[in-house]
Amino acid sequence: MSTPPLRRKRATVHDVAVEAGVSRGTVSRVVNGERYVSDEARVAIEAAIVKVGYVPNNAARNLVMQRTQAIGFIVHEPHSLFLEDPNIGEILLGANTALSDADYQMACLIVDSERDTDRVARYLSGGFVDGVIIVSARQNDPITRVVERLEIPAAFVGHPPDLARAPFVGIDNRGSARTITERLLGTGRTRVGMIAAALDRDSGADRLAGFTDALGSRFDPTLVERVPLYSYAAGRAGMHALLERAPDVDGIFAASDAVAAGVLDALREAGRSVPGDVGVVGFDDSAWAVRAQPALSTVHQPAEGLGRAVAESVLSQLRGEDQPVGGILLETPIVWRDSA
Amino acid sequence: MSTPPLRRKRATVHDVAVEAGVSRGTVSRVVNGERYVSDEARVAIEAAIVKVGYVPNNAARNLVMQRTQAIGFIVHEPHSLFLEDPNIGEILLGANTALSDADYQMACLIVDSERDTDRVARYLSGGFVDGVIIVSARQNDPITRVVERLEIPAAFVGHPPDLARAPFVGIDNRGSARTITERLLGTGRTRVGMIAAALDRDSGADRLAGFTDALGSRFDPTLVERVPLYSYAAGRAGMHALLERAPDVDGIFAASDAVAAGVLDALREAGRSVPGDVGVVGFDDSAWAVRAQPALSTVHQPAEGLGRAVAESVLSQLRGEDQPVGGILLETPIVWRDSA
DNA sequence: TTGAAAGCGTTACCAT
DNA sequence: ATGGTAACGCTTTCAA
Repeated sequence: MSTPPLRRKRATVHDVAVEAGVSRGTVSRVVNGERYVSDEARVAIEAAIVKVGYVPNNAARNLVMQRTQAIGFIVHEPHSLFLEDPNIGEILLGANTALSDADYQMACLIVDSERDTDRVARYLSGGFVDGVIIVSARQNDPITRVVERLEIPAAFVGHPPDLARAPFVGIDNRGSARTITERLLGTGRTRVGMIAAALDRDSGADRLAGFTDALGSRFDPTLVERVPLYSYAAGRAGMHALLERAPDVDGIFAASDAVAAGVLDALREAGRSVPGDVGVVGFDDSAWAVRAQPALSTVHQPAEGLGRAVAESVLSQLRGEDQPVGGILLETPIVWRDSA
Repeated sequence: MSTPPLRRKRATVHDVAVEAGVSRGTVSRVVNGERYVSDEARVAIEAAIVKVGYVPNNAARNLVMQRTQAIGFIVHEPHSLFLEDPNIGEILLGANTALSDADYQMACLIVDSERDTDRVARYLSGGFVDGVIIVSARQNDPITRVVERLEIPAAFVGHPPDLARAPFVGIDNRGSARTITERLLGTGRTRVGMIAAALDRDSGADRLAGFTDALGSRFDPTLVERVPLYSYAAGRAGMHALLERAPDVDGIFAASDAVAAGVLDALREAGRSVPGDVGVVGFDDSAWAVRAQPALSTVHQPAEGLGRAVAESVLSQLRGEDQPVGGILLETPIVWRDSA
């Protein structure tokens, strides 16, 4: 009559092997679903596993397999914007879903300062992750360079400006911007401007390019106001500035829904009606869009899908599969509501 | 003349030991900052570490130390609400910051379905985390029970209804609700109602209780409308229903800012002015609050601080320190804006 | 103060 | 198909 231990130690491969009367090697083969195990052994082992309540020890497995089973999710944004930008949250969620389905852990790293950059660079160099997802890389981003030098499997959301052949998933910012601008033009507006944001990022620059494309010869540079961030505040300030310069605008393409929300408020403050006096369109189809007064006509950005897709890309690289050159572009339907 | 390897293997304690002319044990002692190492040895080892570029291997360390160096962050919410509720994002951010400062990884697990519950329960039982942070636990939550049974270090955001003495950090929902309701009453309103949400959660129930406290004998049950979620849509529908039943309300305490935003729109749709016809106050001081028209008077919830604090609580348990009984309550200043 | 050696729980190789 | 054995990189006794 032995005293049962208070808290049973976790069962190991060894325990399972003893219970099933086989060797540890065979147990390992069954656990990892390899071939060359007799049905007899497999059945016995499977029974033993449930009997002793075996759960593999990740640390041990990772140690011998020389991997970490973790993927870094790097966001290069100020903390506040991380929260304000609904896309990032959704991308994170999508990536997390795909990753945890594949039994990977997501290590979320937010780069906000110089110090963060160093920390993340060290983290990456330390081999704490098997791969990395990078959201909103900037031109000449130190993180991007570390990743490149390390030759660690990586995938970007949005095309990193520096790395020509890096795997990425994104949307056709330029094409979508062009399409929605044309749509806005189609409502009969003649003085259509843009609040362009984040021009140091590919998405920002591409949206402006698409806007220019749509306008063609009608393009008037004085009708575009440049603001630094995709934010409500920037949109509001930008619209006020534009109104000052060009009181006759009758249409606005805002670089994002958050910007558009700011535009709407600025317009209201200036006594302009929407869509009566001026039509406004946004970009993202985020929570801002439905919440706005009036609800925003905008470009739908499949944020969660983007997250899932980047994750899949990294996972696929980890499996050693070839990557599609030129990245993956997801669809961006236009959703037309009341603001234009 | 030996060929240099293309990609240098990662240096190990062994390499450092050889380089410094000491044993692996001593290297380990230096790396972990233990006593009983001669200055001579320490200096030599530190030099060797930078020379060979040594970075500790976490898997190996975790294996021998029987820990994972990961903390689970469990959110029991539908995916969509995870995004809509700005608090959760901030809490997550705060927790992530504290955790990564302590060299812990955060494993974010979202429980949305029955299936997720099982998956998370397995994950926890599998010993994949050293501790766990739980956000928005419900009454009779299976996850909570797993955590309890496993006796794994845990801390809650908000007081879990079932676990009397579980460490938690939160705010005084009842007191805050009472305070802001009194403030609203102080503006001279006589028919003050509430859109109460999420009554299956402590926060929801407590906010209603605080409201009731404030009203005292003036409390009129027909003026409270119950809605399931802290969401914009629920708030809007709830307000419409309440207006139907009690067209004479002149004040509303909405259970959250998102709810309040819905209330505001419902009021506008019903042709009521705010704060003219009816004064509205919310709860959270989230992005919704400033964005609303008019800007919301509300209770400030220190979301990021909550995240940091729960993380610290788990970390402290891991260090074996005593826990303050009764949990930690953070301050919730009232911010008074234009909606009342 | 230090070194030697014994694990931690796996997987992987090599015979059989 | 299976067992034995050697890593994987680290911490932690135990002697010295």
